[in-house]
Amino acid sequence: MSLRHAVLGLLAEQPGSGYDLLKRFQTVMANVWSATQSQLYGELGKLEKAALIKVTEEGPRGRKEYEITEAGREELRAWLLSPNDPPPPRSESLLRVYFLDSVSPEQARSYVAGMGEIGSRRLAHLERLEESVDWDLASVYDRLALEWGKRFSRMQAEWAEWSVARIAGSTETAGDADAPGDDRG
Amino acid sequence: MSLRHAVLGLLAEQPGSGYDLLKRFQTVMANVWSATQSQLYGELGKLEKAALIKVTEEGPRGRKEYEITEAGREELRAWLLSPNDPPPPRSESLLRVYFLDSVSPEQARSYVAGMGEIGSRRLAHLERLEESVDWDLASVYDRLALEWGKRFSRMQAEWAEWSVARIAGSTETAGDADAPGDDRG
DNA sequence: CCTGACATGTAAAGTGTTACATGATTAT
DNA sequence: ATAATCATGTAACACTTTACATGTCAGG
Repeated sequence: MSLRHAVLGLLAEQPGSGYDLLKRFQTVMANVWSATQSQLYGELGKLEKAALIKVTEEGPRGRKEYEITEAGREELRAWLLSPNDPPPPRSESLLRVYFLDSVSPEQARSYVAGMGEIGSRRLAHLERLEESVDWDLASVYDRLALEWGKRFSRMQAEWAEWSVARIAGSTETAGDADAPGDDRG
Repeated sequence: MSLRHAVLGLLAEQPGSGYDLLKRFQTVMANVWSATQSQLYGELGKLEKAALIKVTEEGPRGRKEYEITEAGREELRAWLLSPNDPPPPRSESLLRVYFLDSVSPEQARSYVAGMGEIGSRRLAHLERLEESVDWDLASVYDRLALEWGKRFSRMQAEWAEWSVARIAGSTETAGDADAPGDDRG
């Protein structure tokens, strides 16, 4: 039930409407957790019924401004400190890597290289983001999360480079795809 | 629809029953994709109806041995080469990091350190696994996937170490939780 | 005989995505 | 006027988890 806590966390920082929250999910939270509009309004309804948040004012166009309640803050803290085990990993990209045997080495290399490019682009994007943020105003934790993203992206780019070199059927020196006796690094 | 392709991929390597596949999901695939027994049998039924796999023999206890069909192999190859964009990231761990403001620095540090430990343990586990595998028999791609896991785990451990040092409220020199003027590194 | 591993299946509840549906307000 | 943005909500479908339900076979 993480969506619930993502919403509580955002409202703990500052009150806002569903529409406001949606924008935050699409920007700041995009690298960490995502939610669709559908999901969000549904969850806000449930949270209000559970008295973890409440409507503080109704504006134009039916706008409802939500605020976290004390019960909501407690729920958030409890969740933050509950050491529940990480969910089973599920990476479609890596799943593909596992089965790359079914296509040609050229196609495999191309796929892995694509993963690397995604990583590089993501890294570049985060670096731009990093420069544009005023870190004196942000919380330390925002910075830590950003750093995680940067390291993750860099890791993927480097892994891809390392991997491409290990896939037989060389592209650089066409024709001499040799079979090295030593596969272990 | 990745479960479908995970099953096809496994059956492309070798035929087997639902029970056999389940064990493979719980071991080799555990770091990449997971599936429950329920899901698996349901998917096998759908795949058979779609003629992407077929039953080759029925053994004792109602055992059905499945084999991938040519249509199944084509489906698998098509999926491997389709460059669909990565799904929105969703990390409960990182989500917590984002909201760590709501708890004390000590608790925050402890949480981040816990993430680091998970990474370290995971890395150690994969290194043990790496030694136990006969890489001459495995495909290159198994090796690449393992390497990804190792790099990911290492990254998380290193990130946690870096992060713990950045969270105010030092534990080493008890009592002097000062406010340094420079938060940027 | 009885336990453990083998073996398959269904049902219910929770979570997420896509599409549909509606309407108000602001700026050009 | 009219387009863009603001603003909320529902419905249908897909995927995952947990729990229930059943039965066979091999070994001690």
